[in-house]
Amino acid sequence: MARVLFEEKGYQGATTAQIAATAGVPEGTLFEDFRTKRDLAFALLERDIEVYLDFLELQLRGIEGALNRIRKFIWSHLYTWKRRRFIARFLILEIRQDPGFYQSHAYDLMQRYDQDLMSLIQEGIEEGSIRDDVDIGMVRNLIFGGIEQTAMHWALKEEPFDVDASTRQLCGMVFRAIQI
Amino acid sequence: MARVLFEEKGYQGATTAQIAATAGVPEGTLFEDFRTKRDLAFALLERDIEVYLDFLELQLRGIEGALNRIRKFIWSHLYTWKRRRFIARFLILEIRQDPGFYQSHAYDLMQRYDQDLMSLIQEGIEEGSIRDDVDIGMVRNLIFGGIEQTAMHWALKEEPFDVDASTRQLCGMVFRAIQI
Amino acid sequence: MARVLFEEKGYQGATTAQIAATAGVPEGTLFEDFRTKRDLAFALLERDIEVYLDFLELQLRGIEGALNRIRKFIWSHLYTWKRRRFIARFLILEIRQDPGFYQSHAYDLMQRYDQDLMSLIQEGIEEGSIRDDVDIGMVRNLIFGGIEQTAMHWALKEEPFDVDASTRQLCGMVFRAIQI
Amino acid sequence: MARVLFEEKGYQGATTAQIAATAGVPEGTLFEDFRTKRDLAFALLERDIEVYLDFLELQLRGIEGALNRIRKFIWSHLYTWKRRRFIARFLILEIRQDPGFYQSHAYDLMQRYDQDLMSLIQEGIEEGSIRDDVDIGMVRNLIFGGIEQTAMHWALKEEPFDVDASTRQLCGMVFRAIQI
DNA sequence: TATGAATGAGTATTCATTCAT
DNA sequence: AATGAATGAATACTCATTCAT
Repeated sequence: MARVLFEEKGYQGATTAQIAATAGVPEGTLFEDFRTKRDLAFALLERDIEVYLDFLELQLRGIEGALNRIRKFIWSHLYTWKRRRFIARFLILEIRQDPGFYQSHAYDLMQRYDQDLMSLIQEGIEEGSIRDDVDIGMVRNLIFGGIEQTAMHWALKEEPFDVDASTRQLCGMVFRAIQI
Repeated sequence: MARVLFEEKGYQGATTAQIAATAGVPEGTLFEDFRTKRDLAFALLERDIEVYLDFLELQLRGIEGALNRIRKFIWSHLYTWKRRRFIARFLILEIRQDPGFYQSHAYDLMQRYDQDLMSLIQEGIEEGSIRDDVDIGMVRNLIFGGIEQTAMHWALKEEPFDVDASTRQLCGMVFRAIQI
Repeated sequence: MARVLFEEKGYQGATTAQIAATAGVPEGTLFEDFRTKRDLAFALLERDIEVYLDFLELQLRGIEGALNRIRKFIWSHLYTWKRRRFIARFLILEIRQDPGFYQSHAYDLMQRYDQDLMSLIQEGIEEGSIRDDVDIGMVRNLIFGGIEQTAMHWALKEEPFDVDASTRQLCGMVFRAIQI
Repeated sequence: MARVLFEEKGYQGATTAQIAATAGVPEGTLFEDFRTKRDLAFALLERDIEVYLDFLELQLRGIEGALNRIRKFIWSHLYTWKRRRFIARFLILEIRQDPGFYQSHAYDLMQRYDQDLMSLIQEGIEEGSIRDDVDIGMVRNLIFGGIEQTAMHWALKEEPFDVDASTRQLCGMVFRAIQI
């Protein structure tokens, strides 16, 4: 899969020749499906995020209480990251330099994902389970930051990683930080 | 400075010709001082981190109490990031793909920086200001993650950013999370 | 029509995909009718020249006197060029580099066209209206050269062009050059 | 020389790899001297035309009388064409499609060359050796057309060509066409 | 020692042609 | 017979690195 290549070698590092070879298609075919390498990367990102957002929506269904939903949100991200390093933040960091990124659908989806978390936090404030003196953006930073640092440490170390335990530890602290 | 180029255009995007021109040295000289472009980037990173670590050490001097020192630690990172996007995490993300990175001095320094924070947390536990049931690694994840998400949001938006206010908000939450 | 594409974009510039799309036929069909793109271009050229030679033959019918016939010859070329840049000399210039061209039917037709003009000149000499000390090949060069320069200037400028006036001016000079 | 390659294979047909190989320089060097293939072609054209214009100026010196000067003009063109197919009109026909051509120095030089001939014709009218009822533009068409057809026929045939005889025949007719 | 011109392997992308359906 | 998706060789251009001066 091209995704794997992009994640291993980065956007610039993965050549179209390699991507085609890895995918088992001739090089010309790549450019029938996607007009440019950039389009390919964007499309990949979009599909991954879309698949993930669907997955997340399903996971959150039927869960009551903002904190419980936030816990599931964190778990879903770590779980999906473990299974395949979706939402390749590394790729995004390289792609971000491309001026077209901010007009792309992928960017919209990522914004929506951010927004989803912030809405959960807002819910918590309204239902009285989250302190009303927190800065919502900063809470989001704390949660996403914690998730990504955890994922990155997983990625760097060869050790096996435990999604459930990490979720528990992360939520333990985050909830103390924001709970009434 | 080469650093600026790397930060603006990324590792791949900055050409050795540009770097030499910007630095005002002939292109050949670059390869006398550094064997490869990669070595140059590593050396740059190392120097930046070293300078920062010295700065940090000075900032922490004379501050008593683990929490107060952690607060200063966070402030120093955000302050330095604001002034120049040092420890260019973006650069690191690109360079990390290089197998040589994990043997480099730059990596050692970054590990030491991680270790410094973890030692502060350990101190807090020992002096009784931080709960002894937290996972030190996860606390570090939360703090670094929160810092970097904040810095990244600064970088993406054009808005001015307030180091002091961000430090206050971040510490407010993190301390609630880990304090006795 | 493929002809238009070749004339606008040149032989190399017009892609088979565009040609097929413009002609409203699927790309595969192109290569059933013509073995290669080159064959297609040759066939196009041939048909255009054939159509033009028929047109010319009709125009010359019933005209008496070599000079009158030469005048009509010149007029027909300019008239057809104006209506559609047939006998696309630009295309020919590109195609001529192809070693196969000189064995093609298109080349034969062009030779015949040259020959037709030279025969008219010969007629004129025999009927006594054209000096017998002119070099027939050079007269042909003068006439074709004059025609093509005129046509090329038309093509380059945006100005409207007047076939009748150009014919009159060109013939005025050419006839003075060759008349008894 | 790249010129030869362009003339033999056309602008599109000559690849940068071939050009470099023919010139005996590595491919990268080509793009140090010229930013693009197009620039290379333009530069080639410019130099050829400039050299020719210098040559022409020298040839025309000391010749009195517009007709004598026009004769030398024609002779110079044919002579130079024979020696090396300078002012490669074939190349120009391909390059002309490039929108940048009309802003190029090469185009200016070609315009100047056209203008030079038209000035000679104007001189002839003023000194009374050329009829004042001719259209100057059309005379230029006749002369350039005659020259180029002659040169093209030379190029196509393998036969040796005689510059002096061709000049004499061409001038014979052209002068009858325009003389008082 | 210091330089910057020279190098050539490497890159994304195109397009005439084929061939399975 | 008719199609259009699949192919891969070919192309202009870049840039880290070298090396003659």
